[in-house]
Amino acid sequence: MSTKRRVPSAEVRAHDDVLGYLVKHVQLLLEQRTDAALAPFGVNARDLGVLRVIAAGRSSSQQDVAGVLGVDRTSMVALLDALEARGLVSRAPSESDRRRNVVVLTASGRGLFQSAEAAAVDAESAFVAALGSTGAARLRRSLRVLLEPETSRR
Amino acid sequence: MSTKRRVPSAEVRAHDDVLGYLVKHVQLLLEQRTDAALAPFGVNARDLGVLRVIAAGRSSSQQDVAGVLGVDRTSMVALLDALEARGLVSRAPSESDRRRNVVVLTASGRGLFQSAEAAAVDAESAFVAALGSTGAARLRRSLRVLLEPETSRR
DNA sequence: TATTGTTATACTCTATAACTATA
DNA sequence: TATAGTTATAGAGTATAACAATA
Repeated sequence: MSTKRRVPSAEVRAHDDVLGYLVKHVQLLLEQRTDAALAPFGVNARDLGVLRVIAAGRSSSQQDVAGVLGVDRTSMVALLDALEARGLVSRAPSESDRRRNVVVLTASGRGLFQSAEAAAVDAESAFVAALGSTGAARLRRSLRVLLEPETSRR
Repeated sequence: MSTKRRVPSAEVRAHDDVLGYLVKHVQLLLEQRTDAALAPFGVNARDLGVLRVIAAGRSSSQQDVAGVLGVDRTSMVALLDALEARGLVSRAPSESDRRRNVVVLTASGRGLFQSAEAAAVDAESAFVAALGSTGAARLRRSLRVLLEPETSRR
């Protein structure tokens, strides 16, 4: 690094050596596959994410759900409006703090979630099949490690 | 997979077990880090991607560049407008086909690209440092594998 | 005063259609 | 006719500011 060198065009990184390119395009492709698998259920990957958080935690407020998914609380309003209009979730003011809306799955929402989640899991498995089961597990672990500093620093 | 099982709420996948969640948030975090590293140069990750493709290939048309990056040709117009206004790239009609614009880096563009690319490489390295060098290489390889079916099918 | 949900607004990114000039 | 670049437009997704109800 002490000598200045010319960098001829032959030494420019190929676009598919750039981590940002790889991650972005994998993300787009996976979302596309997942949305296709979810289309029969009338939801997309974002909707399923919301349903999953509500299904996992009990008595979550809208802000709790938004926080877990990393979406703005103002965006959560429209997401829930759509899911509530379809009868998949219901909102009710919390008894302990009436500013908060407790969001829960309806019976219909629970049923749709289980079916759609199964389809999403299958789509993910198909997507990572070429890596083998150990390779897929390693990928998941690596990605979690990359997010860890972020989550532990907050 | 042959037996139907109940999935009570305790067994709902945690959001950070969902590959789509992991990939999306890693993508957002990496882009944020890269953009921060590139800010002193007045470009973002997208701009650098465009400059990189132009720097790597010789005599690329706007559509060639757009195709490599997977962006629409109509989006490429505005991207190049901004880079050209700053004197980093230049457009000229191809001599063999005057419908096409051959896009090249100016001397100023080449200089900025080399500095900004070095900063981007450093940001990437810092981002994946926790994986170790073999882990980072394995991640890159896995991501490339996931994109392969897509690129070979086209 | 501060917080939750809400609305309005704006800004970015992306996708589609139509125009022009060239082929 | 078909293609490259361009423009206009509309649709998502996201972010900020301000408001009402509640704490």
